[in-house]
Amino acid sequence: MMVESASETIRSTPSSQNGVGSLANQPDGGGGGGGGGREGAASGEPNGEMSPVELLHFQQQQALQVARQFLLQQATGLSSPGGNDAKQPAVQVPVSVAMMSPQMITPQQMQQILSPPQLQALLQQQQAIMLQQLQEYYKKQQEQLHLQLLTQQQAGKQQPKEPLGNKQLAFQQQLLQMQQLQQQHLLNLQRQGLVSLQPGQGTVPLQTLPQAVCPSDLQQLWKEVTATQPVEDSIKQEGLDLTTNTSNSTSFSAAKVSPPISHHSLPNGQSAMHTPRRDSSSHEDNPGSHPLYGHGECKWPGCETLCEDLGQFVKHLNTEHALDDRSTAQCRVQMQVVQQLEIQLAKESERLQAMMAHLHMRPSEPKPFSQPLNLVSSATLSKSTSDTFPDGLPHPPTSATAPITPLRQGPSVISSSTLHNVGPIRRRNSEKFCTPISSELAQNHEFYKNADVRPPFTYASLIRQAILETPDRQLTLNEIYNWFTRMFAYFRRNTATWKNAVRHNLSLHKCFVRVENVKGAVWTVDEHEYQKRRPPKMTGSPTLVKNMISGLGYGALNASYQAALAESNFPLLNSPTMINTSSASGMLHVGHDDVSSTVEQVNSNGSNSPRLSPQQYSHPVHVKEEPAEAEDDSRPVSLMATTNQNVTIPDDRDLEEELPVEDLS
DNA sequence: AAACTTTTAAACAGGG
DNA sequence: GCCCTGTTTAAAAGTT
Repeated sequence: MMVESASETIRSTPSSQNGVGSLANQPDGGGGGGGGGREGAASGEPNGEMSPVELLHFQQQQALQVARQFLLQQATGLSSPGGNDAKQPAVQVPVSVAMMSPQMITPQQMQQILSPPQLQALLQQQQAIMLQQLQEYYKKQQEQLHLQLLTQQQAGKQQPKEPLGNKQLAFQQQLLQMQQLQQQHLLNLQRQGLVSLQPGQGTVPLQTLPQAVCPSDLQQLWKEVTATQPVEDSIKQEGLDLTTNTSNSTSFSAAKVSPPISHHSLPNGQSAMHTPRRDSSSHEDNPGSHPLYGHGECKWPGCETLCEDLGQFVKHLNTEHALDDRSTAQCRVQMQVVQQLEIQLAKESERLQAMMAHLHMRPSEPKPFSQPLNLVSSATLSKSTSDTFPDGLPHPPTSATAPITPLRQGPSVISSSTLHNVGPIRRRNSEKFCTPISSELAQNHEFYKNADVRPPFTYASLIRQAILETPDRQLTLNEIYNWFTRMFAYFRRNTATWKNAVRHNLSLHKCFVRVENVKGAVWTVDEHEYQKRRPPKMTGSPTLVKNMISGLGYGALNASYQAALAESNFPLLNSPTMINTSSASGMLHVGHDDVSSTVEQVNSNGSNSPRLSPQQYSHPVHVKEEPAEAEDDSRPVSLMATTNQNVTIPDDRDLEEELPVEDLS
């Protein structure tokens, strides 16, 4: 007999999450309603005999008029979404003006002429164009590379394999770097505020504007955008050293993000913020310099204010980048950037390894990237603090904070955790409202499996997931353990701790039902109970995005971030590998689905053995690896070993089944 | 600020 | 006695 002494904890329906939705990357307080400019529109034609001054004036007037038109268009476009796509030529005029006006009219003049909103609109228009052009440029580059690759492949068929492999890899590398570059730029732009474009506003001009930028403009633009990061340089300098399987492809982030564990004691990921961006990192290491100061200018994202010396810079830093909403928002964005890069790094490293293994370049190491990633995670189970991810972000962006956070820092593992400790935040966020655990897991299966990163889910949801993944929807305790260790590198350590937590959760939550079996006891999930404990209330995407931004941890970030980006109508997202179009839109779906229906909840339909939503749990069949009966015998161990090394095969299947969305291949 | 949730730690008991 | 499983309690931290 068994006494099911269920500790009836109060299960009052939790309060609803209201969508606050203060988008972090909205660096600007908005506000500013300024009166509209009332200057008389220019009339008349430019005379051939215009003086330079007159010409300038005329151009100003024209720009002004155009700007006004644009604003008008935008106003109407915003109010009538349908009209977005059909824009008259009037909008197209601004393009050229928008692109050239800066040269004809000084920014100051523009500022005087235009009201803030107008300026902003114009700016956005320009940015949109820039983005589009960049995208074009990237596309072409990639096509070229692909072409080259193809050519090489064909040529290679008639040639010995050795050189071919190298060339292929080289091109792959190039491609990869290309994509990373692209993403980097994207992020950079975002960081500098471009992304703060209102979705509506951003799209309108974007879709309607012709591509009127000449290549040279583009190059210039490119330069400007890239000026803040070393990517190109590092690519050139490091060449294609395929022997260092870990860092080459992503050297720009890997090299700089991973080792500096030591200075991650900096708050808010600030160090991470600058490190990957500058080729001047060598300077920054100098004592007496400031990580955000280099080349005589402030390297705060989007700032670039010139400062003569460090003192002045510090002053500038304290005044311009003090702790306020804007700085915080920028920090957030930067964090995302870093996180995204880290995740990307993990994926790309893995891919690289697979490629090299395939090409017999060298014996594949189990998990090459776990090292750099450790930084992300190695937060060992040093207790609650360690695992959290920067979410709530920074407390004070003062360097004093970071060290404080570790409240009960467990053993050693110093810094790595501090990086994440930035904000003592829980990890359940993403699970709660954003990505459903299953899709999150599906998408980042590999990641969690190999990276020592704590999954952003509660024990309860993980346990449930484990159980639901099996055909019979039931697992013994030991099998649950095994699932944890199999699925998450993170749970291969500190077993006593998390196992205790698992047991605790099993006992504590009513949703887990212990069923006496012939062989012992198994645990099942009472979906109804499970759903009861989570409020179905979901607000719209603002909340989603917000939560993504704040709550996204580790892998979740990937999906979430992409979704967020997609939401902001980012054209560059169409990059093939990073986020292919379908996946980008897919992400959106994922997100929205979650919001509206919370896939997990759908499963709770009354029927007894619900076949669960196909999208979600169709795959358990494949999870055969887990012999529902052979308990703790020999199996688990070998399984683990297997999965750890051949990380690829089974997972891909899972992935394919789980989601149409895949960003990892 | 209070209530609630989650995590972690730990004590304890029963069974093999 | 040891280990595993399972239940409880408590405290801390984070969320709503």
